[in-house]
Amino acid sequence: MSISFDPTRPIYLQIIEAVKKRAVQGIYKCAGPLPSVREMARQMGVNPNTMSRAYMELEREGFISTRRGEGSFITEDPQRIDSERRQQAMAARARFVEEIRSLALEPGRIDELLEEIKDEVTR
Amino acid sequence: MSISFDPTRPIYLQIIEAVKKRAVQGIYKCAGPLPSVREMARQMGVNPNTMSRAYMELEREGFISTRRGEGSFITEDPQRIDSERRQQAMAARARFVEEIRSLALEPGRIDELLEEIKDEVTR
DNA sequence: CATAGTGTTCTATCTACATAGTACACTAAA
DNA sequence: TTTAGTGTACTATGTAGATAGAACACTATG
Repeated sequence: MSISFDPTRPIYLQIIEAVKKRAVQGIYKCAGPLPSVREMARQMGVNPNTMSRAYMELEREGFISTRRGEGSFITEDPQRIDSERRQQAMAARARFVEEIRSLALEPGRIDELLEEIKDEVTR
Repeated sequence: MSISFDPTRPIYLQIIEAVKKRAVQGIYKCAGPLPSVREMARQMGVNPNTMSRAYMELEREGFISTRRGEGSFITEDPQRIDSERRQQAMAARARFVEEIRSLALEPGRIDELLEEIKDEVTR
């Protein structure tokens, strides 16, 4: 459950991404509760203030809703989750295409790479 | 020529990546000169101190060599460049595979995505 | 030699990020 | 009502990144 953070990027941004990813994967259910700020901070090994910042930003984006004294909950809109999944898939594709183009690989090498991906991803 | 930096990551790290990318693409030739610290800083719109930090790190990694009073030069070892290319390709593949897996897409959607990539990247 | 253009070093300042600690406001449940 | 568990707010501290500005050391060139 613990996370290894990229030290070159703000932790609170990486927390936001992790929460969205878990919602997309179904680890956190639509409209379901999230761990409390303090509990999630303990789990991820960060300061509660940092976790609070991440939750506040997630709420600002409408991805979660928090009710004082009750806790935080994933959005009740299932389309919001699915939209996030599609968005992430498109972003991943765009990033990858840009990276490959910038490497000026030979066409044969590109085909190899795509085959390797197909094997790995469907395994 | 100007670069748009990701505000969530240190500029000097993004400069390092940009220089390596340009060397891989052949924009900067093996053993060839780089723009001076001040000139490159002007081109990229950053402070010369920030550019100097990027150049110092690139030298520490052995990717460039700098000679006081003369300038900075890409490594003379062509294998160093090619190694960088292969390394970046492998890293891009690994990142993409991990991203796709984490999205829990349906197999059909994965095939679509790979087809789209094949089309885009060979276009 | 003088000059211009290199890389390098240093101090100072500003901002964002992360942490520690404390306190407060609200809700649910005993 | 009391208690425990929520989210929220605040001050303080430390660190890293980026900038500004100045100065220094070296090299090539005229």
